[in-house]
Amino acid sequence: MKLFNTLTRQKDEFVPMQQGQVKMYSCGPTVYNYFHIGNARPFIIFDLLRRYFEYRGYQVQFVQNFTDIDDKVINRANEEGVTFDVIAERYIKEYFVDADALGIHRATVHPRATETMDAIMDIVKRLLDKGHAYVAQNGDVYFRTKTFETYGKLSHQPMDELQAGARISVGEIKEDPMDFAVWKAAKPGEPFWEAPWGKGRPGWHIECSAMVNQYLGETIDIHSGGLDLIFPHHENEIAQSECANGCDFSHYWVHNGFLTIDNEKMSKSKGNFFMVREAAQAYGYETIRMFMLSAHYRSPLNYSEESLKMNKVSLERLYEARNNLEFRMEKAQDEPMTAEETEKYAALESYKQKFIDAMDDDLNTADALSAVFELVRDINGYSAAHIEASKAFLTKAHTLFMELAGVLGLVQAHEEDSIDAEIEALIAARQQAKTNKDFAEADRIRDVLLQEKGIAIKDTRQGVQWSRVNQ
RNA sequence: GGUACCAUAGCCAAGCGGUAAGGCGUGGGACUGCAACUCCCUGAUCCCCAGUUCGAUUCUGGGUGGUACCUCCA
Repeated sequence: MKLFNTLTRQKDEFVPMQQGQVKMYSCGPTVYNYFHIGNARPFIIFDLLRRYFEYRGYQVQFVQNFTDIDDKVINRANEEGVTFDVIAERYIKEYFVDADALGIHRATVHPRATETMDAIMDIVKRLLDKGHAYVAQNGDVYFRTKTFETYGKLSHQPMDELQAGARISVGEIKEDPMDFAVWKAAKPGEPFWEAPWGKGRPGWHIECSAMVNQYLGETIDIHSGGLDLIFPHHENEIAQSECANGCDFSHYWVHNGFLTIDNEKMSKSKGNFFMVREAAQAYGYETIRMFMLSAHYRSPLNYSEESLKMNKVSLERLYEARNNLEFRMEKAQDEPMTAEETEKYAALESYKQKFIDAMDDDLNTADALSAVFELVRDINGYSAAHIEASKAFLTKAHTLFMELAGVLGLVQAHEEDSIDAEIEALIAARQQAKTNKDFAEADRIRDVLLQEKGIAIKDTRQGVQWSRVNQ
């Protein structure tokens, strides 16, 4: 499998440290609000990467953190007049509401900064001991950037250029403008932890370094996150971890591209900033997932109503394929596959290879999706032309389709597969009306079922097929 | 100013040396009592100009037009 590695700026063949195992870490949310539609992209993409590794037989240790102590969390808490942990607790819970609905599997571990304080202090201490960090007059602890020669290797920016662009704040207490905080001295009224060098709380970058250490070790295979985190966040993580541990931090760095809204950068001032659950209300969670997979993860992706509508319809085509297959399986004769079916099935499996080839090529989901659609078209065409298709064949086709859709986390919703007696009676009454050639009555009942019961009726050669219309 | 990325049909979007996947939409047709679903047919001088090459959407250079990052924003 090939992955685009920000460190080398090219697609590198993925070689894990230990055969068959992947250690990956992904930057998770700061929990001060529901997560927005832009946050959803990395969560979905890196969940997909993790799933795909698992599909290919890797054992994956996947860690995604919660930043639960931070300026934004504190501000939010102050606004509401509660302690910061109330805010964090609430939005961690809400994160899972959205993430679960998006089909994002739980990480192996979801550590929180406040629960990793020992590891954080340990790494700060080691940086201080080695002279890679220093305590400033006000009690802040800063990383001495000059002591890390390869600083800038991830963002590929030379140090002096970075300095030229750096904003130097008034009343500078740092030795060098490029130095960054690994520990922030306690301010009045803010939560703090007791450390040997003084009271305070961890800087943002240090928590990720510490969590990687604690849960995955000194070196990991893959570190992922949004494009914007490359500098300074990931650059700083590298500096801290490599200085503290004296070895490589992560072999591969994977970054997703940004999401724009109607071709504009998402921002609060433009008012184009909204939560994933708001979008889900309009189009469904799985449509959002489909949308995220419709383009390559490193490309910029534009969110628009039109785009979401298109993806919703595309997804429905996939659901239709599954429903039709299941209906046919139920009606089919329980016979073994014919020679023709065996041959056909072998042909269908070529789409699986296309799917894998696409995913192996730096997670080309658009291409993988096209393989799924081609599979669907082929299955539909064959089963339409072969009313006598065997249950065995239909079942294998169904399994293949669900396998590929499952890797992408799509077509995962299950409708209730039973209908109440009233609906059953209406369907029967419509059939009777049709037999009597009373089409007006038959259409009336079909309309009642659709409008009032949310049941769509299809007349097929195998009988009446119904499905629930999603609201 | 520094560092990158992108420009493919009405829309979304793969491909990246041998004249273009897939989805949505449009217009035909088949199936249906009608419909729905499904199937078949329907669509591209690949931003412009040079260059390299037997051959370029695909490589190089130059335009033009977008976008992102450069201290806490995924």
